[in-house]
Amino acid sequence: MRFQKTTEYAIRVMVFLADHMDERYSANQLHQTLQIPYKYLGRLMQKLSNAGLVEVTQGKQGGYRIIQDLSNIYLSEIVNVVEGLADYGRCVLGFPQCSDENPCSLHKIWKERQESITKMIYDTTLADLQSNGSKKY
Amino acid sequence: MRFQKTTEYAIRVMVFLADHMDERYSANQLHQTLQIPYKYLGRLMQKLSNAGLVEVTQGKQGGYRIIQDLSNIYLSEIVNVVEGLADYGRCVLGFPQCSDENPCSLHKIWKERQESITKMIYDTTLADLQSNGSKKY
DNA sequence: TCTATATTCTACTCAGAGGTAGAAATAAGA
DNA sequence: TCTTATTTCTACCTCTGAGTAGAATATAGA
Repeated sequence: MRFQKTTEYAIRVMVFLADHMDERYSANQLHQTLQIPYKYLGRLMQKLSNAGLVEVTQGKQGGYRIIQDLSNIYLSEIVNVVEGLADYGRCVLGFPQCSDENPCSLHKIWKERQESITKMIYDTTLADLQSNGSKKY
Repeated sequence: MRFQKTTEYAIRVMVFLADHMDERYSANQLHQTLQIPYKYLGRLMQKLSNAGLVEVTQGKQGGYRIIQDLSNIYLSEIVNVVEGLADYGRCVLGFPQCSDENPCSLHKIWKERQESITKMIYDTTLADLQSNGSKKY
């Protein structure tokens, strides 16, 4: 029960770029700084740019940066780009129908926890993550 | 961020058998009752029996049942058989070292949630799940 | 002993995650 | 225009999760 590794990479990259708002970073620079496999990172950056989360410059001085307002970029958007958000709205045991009125065995102990996790990813912005002062990317 | 599908199967089977303590069920019966792929279920039952979570009878009237005290079988043991428990003690972004003193970007918003999930699987027994009266397996 | 039914074991397939490699396209600067 | 560095695109690989198929082994009951 974890984010996909690629999602971890994506979050780390976005937080790093959020902390360096005025700078453009090439995939190679990001690779070296964050220890993310270069070619794989390139593909990930394409996904993030296709989704509008980063601005990309092609060519000789190319690279990626964030231009959006950090408080408008939510964790859920990053998670969605990589793995989708289906896991956050589904029954923990996979039943198509599961509710307070028709619960699966784990519903009672899982419901609040799921809501808490879901709230975390939908409510947290890059601005929030920036403000915690972490320098670990 | 979900249990593996096989873990879902395992939990469902164990809860079903917990609710039918006096009966032995063959893999075929479980397959038909719970809509879990037959051959795959057989392999899962082997794992559960190798781990001591179910008692197995071979041969003509063979099958599986739980003989342990339900309040001694924890959700974590079931999760451990299938996917291991590594996810529950690690940094959400995968850093080898992540703590209150040296946190990753998500540490602050993830720590309590992780503890809550971890507590859920380590503290919940089949007896607890039985008592919620669910009949959805 | 034989038959039938069950578990156990082994091997295979496909899809997706994570990753590598190479070619093509883009753009700055000389 | 050419060179260089970058992004973009395409194809390949390995491993694991999920699942199927078949054979071997174990056991009850006739």
